[in-house]
Amino acid sequence: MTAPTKPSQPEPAGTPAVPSPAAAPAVPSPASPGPDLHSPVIDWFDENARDLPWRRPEAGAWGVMVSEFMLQQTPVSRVLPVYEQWLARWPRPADLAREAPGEAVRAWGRLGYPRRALRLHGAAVAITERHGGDVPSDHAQLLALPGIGEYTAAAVASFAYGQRHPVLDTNVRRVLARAVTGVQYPPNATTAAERRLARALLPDDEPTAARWAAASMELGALVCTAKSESCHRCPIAAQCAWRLAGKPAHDGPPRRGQTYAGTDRQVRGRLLAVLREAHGPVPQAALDRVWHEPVQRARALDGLVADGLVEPMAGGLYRLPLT
DNA sequence: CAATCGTGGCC
DNA sequence: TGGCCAAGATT
Repeated sequence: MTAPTKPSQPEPAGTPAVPSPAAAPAVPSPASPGPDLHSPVIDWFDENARDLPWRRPEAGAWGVMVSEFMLQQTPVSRVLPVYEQWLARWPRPADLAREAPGEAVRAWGRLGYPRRALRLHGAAVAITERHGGDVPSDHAQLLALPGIGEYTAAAVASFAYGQRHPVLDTNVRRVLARAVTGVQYPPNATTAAERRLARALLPDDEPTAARWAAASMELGALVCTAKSESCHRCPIAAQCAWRLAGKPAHDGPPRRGQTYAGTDRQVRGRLLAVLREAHGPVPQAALDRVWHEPVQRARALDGLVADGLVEPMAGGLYRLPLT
């Protein structure tokens, strides 16, 4: 296996650390609760990391950013082919920025949550206008882009620029919940306590912190998974609080599920699928065929228009947005 | 803070 | 078969 790439570009930093929020005294005193987790996890990562295209040096910050958008709630296996096509077609932010937003929605294909495509396009426009076409390395500037929240800003800054940020995604949250807190699952919504813990566990030096971020995430994705976790392959099984406690079942409030069948989301999905596959305006009648119930159908279409995913035209025609 | 927002694969 | 889950963001 190829060694997972190191953070590529040096990037003349000089970025003055944002005035640190006069933080609450995080966690006990030493920033190291219990035995060291970093070395085993990072060593494991060196041996077991997947060779994903966005981890290769040639991906650059734009590749990392595109992958992060696509990976928001969508599995790696489905992202791979779309990622490759996307980068081949729009190798730089400015290339995407020139396109109609509807082209981004079409190229997004069946990745789901198509608003992400619109936001990625919007981010490309903003990067072109405000940052000279280069993905910013500053966390606050990343956070200001459409579609980028706390997680994605930290991920891009860390993976693309090698910076030191807590990268708290669903994988890392689960790993920390188990290994450190001793429970099976993290809370439904990210809590301040989780952020404090992630911050406290961050290695001091930048390169190691960036490596830890990628490694702990990969551990959650490959070994410490939501369902059938593989403790026998886990590099920190011996120190895992949850395992040492006998792997008690989740108690707390039920983890909220996702319903889909019969929802507006399903209707929206069908409507957009028709528009994606059509290369030109689509008559209302064609859209009417995707769902029998007229009230819900109309509401779904209105929603898509309101979201900017669909553009109504004169004469009862609809198309993906040109502007 | 909770609801909303797609899609498909897996056990 | 169907609930659960997948590198979240936004309102």
